[in-house]
Order: sequence, then C-alpha cells, then structure tokens
Amino acid sequence: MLSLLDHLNREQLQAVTLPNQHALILAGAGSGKTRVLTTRIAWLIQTGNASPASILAVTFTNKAAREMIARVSAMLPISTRGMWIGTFHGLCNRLLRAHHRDAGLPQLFQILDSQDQLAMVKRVLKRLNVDEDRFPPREVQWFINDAKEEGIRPPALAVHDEASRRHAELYAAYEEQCRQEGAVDFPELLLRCYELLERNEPLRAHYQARFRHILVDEFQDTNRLQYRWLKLLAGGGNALFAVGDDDQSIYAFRHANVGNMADFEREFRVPNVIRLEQNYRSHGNILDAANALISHNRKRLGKNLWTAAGEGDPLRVFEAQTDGYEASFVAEEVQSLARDGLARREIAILYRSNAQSRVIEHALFTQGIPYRVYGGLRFFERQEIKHALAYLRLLANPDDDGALLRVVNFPTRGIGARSVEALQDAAAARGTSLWQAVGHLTGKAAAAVGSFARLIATLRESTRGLPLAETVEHVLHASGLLEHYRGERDGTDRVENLEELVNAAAAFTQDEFAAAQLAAPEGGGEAIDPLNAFLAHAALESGENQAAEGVDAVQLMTVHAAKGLEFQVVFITGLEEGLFPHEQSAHDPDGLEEERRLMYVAITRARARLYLSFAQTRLLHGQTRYNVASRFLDELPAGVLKWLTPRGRTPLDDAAWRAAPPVVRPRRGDRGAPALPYRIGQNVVHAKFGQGVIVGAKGSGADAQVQINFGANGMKWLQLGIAKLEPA
DNA sequence: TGAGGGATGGGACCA
DNA sequence: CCATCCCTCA
Repeated sequence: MLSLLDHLNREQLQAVTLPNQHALILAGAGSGKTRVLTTRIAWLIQTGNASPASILAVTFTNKAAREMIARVSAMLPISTRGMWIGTFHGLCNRLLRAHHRDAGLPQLFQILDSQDQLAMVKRVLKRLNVDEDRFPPREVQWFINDAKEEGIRPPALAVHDEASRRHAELYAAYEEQCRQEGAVDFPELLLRCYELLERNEPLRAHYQARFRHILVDEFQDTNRLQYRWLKLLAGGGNALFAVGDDDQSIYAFRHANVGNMADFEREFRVPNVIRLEQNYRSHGNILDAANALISHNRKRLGKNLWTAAGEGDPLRVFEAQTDGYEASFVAEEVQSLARDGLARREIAILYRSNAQSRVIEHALFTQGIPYRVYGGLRFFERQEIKHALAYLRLLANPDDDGALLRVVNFPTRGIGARSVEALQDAAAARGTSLWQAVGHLTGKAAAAVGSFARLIATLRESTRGLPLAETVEHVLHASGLLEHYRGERDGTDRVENLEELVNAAAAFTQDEFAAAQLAAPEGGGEAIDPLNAFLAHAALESGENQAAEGVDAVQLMTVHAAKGLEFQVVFITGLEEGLFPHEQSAHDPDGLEEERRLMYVAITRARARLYLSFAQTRLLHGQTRYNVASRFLDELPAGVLKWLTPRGRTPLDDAAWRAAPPVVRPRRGDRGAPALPYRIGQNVVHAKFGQGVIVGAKGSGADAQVQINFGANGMKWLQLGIAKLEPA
C-alpha cells in the first residue's frame, strides 16, 4: 500500500512494520540497516502510529545523525523538526541546556573535549602538588572517565588502598574545578543527564511520556551508562528499537559493551529479534570469506550473510618481501584499476594502525596517484583553532580558566610562568577564577596580565552584538593570532584554517538545523546566543577532516575508520601476526575475537574486489621486524582465494640472504669461520611449533639461542643445540 | 621567553 | 623511525 515499503525484503519489512514493542534487529554488514531504521521512522509517522515529537533516534556520530535526518526527510513530506535525532552526547547536551538549573549547571556550561579535559586534570594535579610520576595525568583522566561511565561519583568509589583513596580525592578535586569553571566533559554530559532523569521524577515522566519510540543505531557500541540512559527513557512502556551487529563490535577499548545486546534481550524480554542476513553489498566470495572468518569466534549471537549476487572475483592475496614492495604493489594495482576507468574514490587502502600509512603514501606519491588520508587531527582539534576558540570562550565566559591559561601568553606577550603562577596563587587564595584574580596582582605580573585582561575586556565590548562570523574575524585579528601565524614559516596552513573558522561560523549561523536545535530548548528555557551555541557545536562536532573535496583520490584509513563505509575495491594491507591481529591482543581470547571482528569489518567493506596483502619484513619503530602471515589468512576458505604470489612464505632471495645477519656471529679471531646455517629472516620448521621465521639471536657456540616467530603458535626462544630445526 | 637537545615511548575511536 | 615531552641554555 505504501511506496515506502517497496523493495524491502521479508525481514526488513517485518522489522519496519513491527508493532510498538521492543525489538532487537541483528543487522549484518551491508544488510540495509540504515534503510530499516529510517524507513521505520517514516512508516511510524506515515501510518499515524507516531507523531514526529514522539521519536527519539540516537546515533554515535554526527555523520550518522545527519544521514538519518536526510533520509527520513527524503521519505516524508513533513519536516523532521519535531523529532529528536542526534548523538548520545548531542541529545544530552540539549537536555542539559534546557534543564540546566535542575541539572545543577550554569546555562552556558562549556564542553571540554579530551584535550581540554587532560589539561584540566593536569592543572588540578599541579595545584594539589601531586607527583605526576606516581599519578600520570592520562591515567587519572582514564580513571575519572571510567568511573563516570560506570555511573560512580567520588563518594561512592570503593577505596581499598592508598592509590585508590588518592584517585578518589583527585576525582573529587577535578569535579570541583569543573563546577567552578562551569565545565562539562564528554562522559559528564551523559552521566549528568542520566542523573537528572533518574532523580527528577516529573522530568523523567515528561520525557517518557513524550518519546514513545526510541531507536538506536550501532547498539553494539553502547557502553554501560548509555544502556542505562536508554533504559531510563524507555521506561513507562516505550518501545526501544535497537539495531546492531555483534560481529562488528570493535570498540571494546573505549568501553563499548557488546553484552548490552544480550542484556537488552533478556531484561526487556524483547519479543522481536529479527536477523537481517541478506547482504546487498558484496559478491559471494567476499561474503564466504567473511562468514568463514567470523565463524572462528565463539562469543556470537549468530548470523550468516548471503547474497543473491554472483560469486564474483576471488580474493587476491599478495605476499611481499618487504613493506615497501607491498606498498608498490598496491600502488601499481590502483594505477591499473584507475586506468580501467574505476574512480579512485571507489578504492580504499586499509591498515590496522596509522603508522603503516607512511610507506603506502610514499608509494602512491612516487607514482603520482592522488590520495587522501583519513584520521589524524580534526578541524576543531587543531591547535590554532583551539587557540581561537579559547579567545571566543573568554568572550562568552571570562571565568573559563582553561581558556585563559591557553591564550594568556599566546601569541607571546611577555607573561611568563612566574606571572601565571602569581595569578593562580591569587585566585586560589580567594577561591575565585583567574579572571577575577587579575585585579589582585601586584608588581610586574600586574602590568603584563593587566594588559591581557584589558585586551579581553575591549574585545568583549567591541564584539557585542556583532554577527558571529564578524566576531570571530575580529577576534582573530585583535588577538594577534593571524599575525602570529602569518609570521611563522610553516604557518600558511594554520592561517587558512583560521580563515576557514570564519567560514564555519558563517555557515553555522545559517544552518537551520543547528539553529533550530539550539535556539528553542525544550521547556521554554532561555535561548542561547549564537556564540555559545557555536562553541557547543565546536566541542560536539569535532569537524570532519578538511573539506578537500573535488579531487578524485584513493582513500587511506584504518580499519576502524572504515566501519560503515563501502568501496568497489578494498585493499587490506599488513596482514601479519603481531600487526593484525595486533600483538597486544593476540594473547587473550577476547582480544583476539575483537581483532577478528575488525578483520570481518574490513572484509565486508568491499563490494566487488578485495585484495589481501602482507610483507615478510617491515620497518616498524625504526627496526626491521620479521613477520609471518596473519592467522586470519588461514581462516579463509582456500577456494575463494587467488594467490598472486607462490603460496606460502617464499624463502629469502640471494640478495636478502647475504644482507641478513647470521644468527651466530663468528667470534673475534675466528677469521674465515664458515657461515652458520641460520640467518635472521630465514624460514624454519619445528617439529612441534611448525613453520616460523627467525627474528633474533643471542649467545654463541653451544649456548646460542634463536628467537622464532611461529605466528599463531607464538614467539619462542629456542636453544640452537637442542631444538630440532629444519631450514624450510 | 622560547629555541633546540635529549630522552622516551609507540593501537584503534567518537562525542 | 617518528612524534612528543621535558629540560636546559642563550
């Protein structure tokens, strides 16, 4: 009856048209997950099952939220205005702004990103004279975030020894500092929002009555606190529609808890569990490989992808002697694919860790192939942007100590550590912000800091009432930031970024979505002025990488960054034991399963063609490492693979043999001693451990030992005189 | 104050 | 090897 539902398969249709009950949709890679989610929303509204205002849809990334809004808008004749669609953090921010008094926050609270948070932790540690060797700031930060994600405040912490007592104190001191500065970090957004809803019964009832339909994307990535937050909102008979894929859970390291899927099913007595297993993305061979690989994991809810498309090309496997050769191979393939007419943007080169990109970039650059690297610093995380934002934060709230400290002497204006310390002492003595302590300074510090304070005061005055973009522009000039970077030898990029910030401000003002989201908070709270809205936007939206659109470029990124994307052709590089699976995960079973899911994600990115490659030797951290092929290659069905190089590890060629150091060096005086049979890099076979490669040696004569990488069977030190080794 | 030397350590990510 | 941090010295 409805064109909305055309072309959905049986399971998709079933999911989209479920009654108003909890549902868990196990959506395999490429199974039309986003389509189901967005069509569900459109269907609920179109059929009158739900009003726009009763919809709450949660994602993890701004990109996913934007895509959801765009697709829902395209399906419905009405505006998406009334719906709440956003990230966990964005939605919590919205709730907290609207009810800041109930939440115990100033209306203009500042959001700290992890950099800001770390700086804040450092400041607290310094003030309390904490030994940073015993309590490294990063660890303290980690501890605080960990506690918050478990929903634990300092008084509730379990204190069992001196260290944990100290941690609890530091956490409390950090919280106090945040309160004083009106600052809120990322986990705090969630926890504060959770506590608000939990304690404030009328408010909770209000939102429970409103959001009859709660939809969650990437449910496998939720942490414990997010799960509890959802549980709270879903109380009172609301329907929680969770979409996720346990096989694509790759964020355990940032506290994602896959167990939430099973917990959800059990605790909510979910009546509807639907599996979407038909894949619309990849050819059969690629899916067969993915299915076979993931079947090695024990902890799964269980799913098997299939496709109506043909089996397509086999997976091409390439073994290189060095990482350099591997990179050239990839570059040459890319070149030839492009010559055959494939758009370069349809080609992705994936790797496990960022350090691997360098060799590949070099090879692409040498062959003149345009490429684009994802990851690295985002726009709003760049130092010049953070500096500019710090000035803007001071305009919005001069009591923002973090912002003040960041730019009080940047660009340098003769305010040294001495003056800053005097200011901090003055503030501590009176229990005020740094800004308020400026007037109480004496001597040299008073003059220098005083001139900075006047600069800020003047800026506040002169930008009052100006449009946002003009405010930003004015600040860039008056602060001396632009001038400073213009004078720097490599400052052109930074100057361009600063100019881009003006554009971003202008675009933000016009952006209807952002304006609507922030100008009219629920419950009739005061509207937030554009500057504060922009600052919140900058903190929550770290800014997609530079907008260098236009050039058709090959895409380079980590496997993590590739999640959710798809390409015509995918290269998975560095398939070596120790690298992928990463050595720090290879030892524990859970870690290994996560690595395998990561490989699963990588494989399922490819539509038509997939290359798998690895190198025998790789320059990592400045030294050559000798690796064996990843066990993941062995876990793929031989029938779908096509080896481009002879199957199995090729022995060292003559040149490599001569270059490789002998395992046991002749002792001094042993001139002309015959070369011993083993060399670093050589392949050997051991009766028990199987195939391996010699990666190190020590000792001499009868005591000589060799270190051998047996891949999945581990790294072993063996006594040359005893172990039964055969050259392979 | 800030440039430059030496030690250090190195997985992945989004808000 | 490289980036980052801390510390020294001009």
